[in-house]
Amino acid sequence: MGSFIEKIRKEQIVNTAIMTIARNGFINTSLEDIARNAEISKGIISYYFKTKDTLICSVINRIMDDLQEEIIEKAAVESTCSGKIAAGITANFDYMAENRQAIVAFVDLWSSISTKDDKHDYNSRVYEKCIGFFKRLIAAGMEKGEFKQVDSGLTASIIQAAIDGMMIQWIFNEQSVDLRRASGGIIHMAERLLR
Amino acid sequence: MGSFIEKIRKEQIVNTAIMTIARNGFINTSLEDIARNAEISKGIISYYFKTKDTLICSVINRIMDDLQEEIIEKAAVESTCSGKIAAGITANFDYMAENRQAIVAFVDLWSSISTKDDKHDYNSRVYEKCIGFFKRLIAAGMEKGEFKQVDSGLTASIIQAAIDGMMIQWIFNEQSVDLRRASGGIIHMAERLLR
DNA sequence: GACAATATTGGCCAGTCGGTCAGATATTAA
DNA sequence: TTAATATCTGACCGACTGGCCAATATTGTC
Repeated sequence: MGSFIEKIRKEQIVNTAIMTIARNGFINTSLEDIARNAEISKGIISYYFKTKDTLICSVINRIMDDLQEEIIEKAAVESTCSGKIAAGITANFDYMAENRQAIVAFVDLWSSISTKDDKHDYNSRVYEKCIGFFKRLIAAGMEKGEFKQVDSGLTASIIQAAIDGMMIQWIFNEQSVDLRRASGGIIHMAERLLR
Repeated sequence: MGSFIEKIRKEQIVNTAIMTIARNGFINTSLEDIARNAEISKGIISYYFKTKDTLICSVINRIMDDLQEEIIEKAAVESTCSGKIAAGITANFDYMAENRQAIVAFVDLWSSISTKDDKHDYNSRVYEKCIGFFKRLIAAGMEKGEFKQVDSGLTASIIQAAIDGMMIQWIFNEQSVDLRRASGGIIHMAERLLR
């Protein structure tokens, strides 16, 4: 358990799943499709992922973790709360720009989960992690006097909502959204809400 | 063609489809499920909707049209651009509160469309209608001197993004979002961006 | 009441998919 | 070397689905 081969095989399968789902949509993606694209046999997927749901969860976790990591990393080099928030917003859009396939797959899977009770709270927990990032920074900024007094939960929720909503617009029509300007616009919005 | 029975049958099928998809998710919803819930035979669905895709498009259009109608209606009674924008935002959240099933189904179907090329521009056109509503009001408000000079497209895009993002948070965790406060928060955000 | 048009039923079929499994092959341990 | 374990394959199966259609029922028209 936890062998080297296991690790790279799982990664290979998850990566191919992302690519395939991004290209054809979750509904049109069978385990056989993923196996074919990964140039492995279908059975090996079941060997490493008990069910298709398990694989899908791994895909979602993988994307969320990657994004989260990048956000935290880029926020760390900033000193002010305002700077950290801006860096967090920027990190979201940078990740989008560099991983369109992953985002397309993510949005596709996202909604297919929204009705499954067992995954419901799993996902809301994930969400809380994203919003929590902004909420803590807002609270810290208020304490330091960097920000004016606001409802930190609501404000964080709105910032995250704007990011997600913009992501969806960009998924549906890549040309209609200039990621750099969108990122700047939301950073500006956050500033206006907090100062 | 266009008979009375056709109209109510189609409506009945679409309504039942919304209910069923909201309950079980699109992936787990077969034509037979919808027929059973509507207490009609499976064949009659194919009779009125040539393919499953046709039905799904009707569902999406139905929800979009309902929402759009309510937005325009509520904005019409306001006189200022600021008032119209606030009314438009409120209308979104009112509709959500009163039609949770429709929104759940909508989000579920939304992504299942995002990868189909033929439906891609259809959906971006729909999106443009939503954002266009805000964009025109912002432009009008700037002309009247009600608002300061901003990028109307970007600002409209951000407002719509915040609404959609909040909708998703609410879909995933109904308890985590207070729709009334969220609505107020986004109206306030719009004011801050425009004044 | 006869007759066409419309509306409705439910069974059928071909195709697809997720998951299983017996067995082949490769790797490791003893 | 050999035994044991891990990895991998591809065929197979039961379940399900969308679309089709022949048959039946209902409605409207003269």
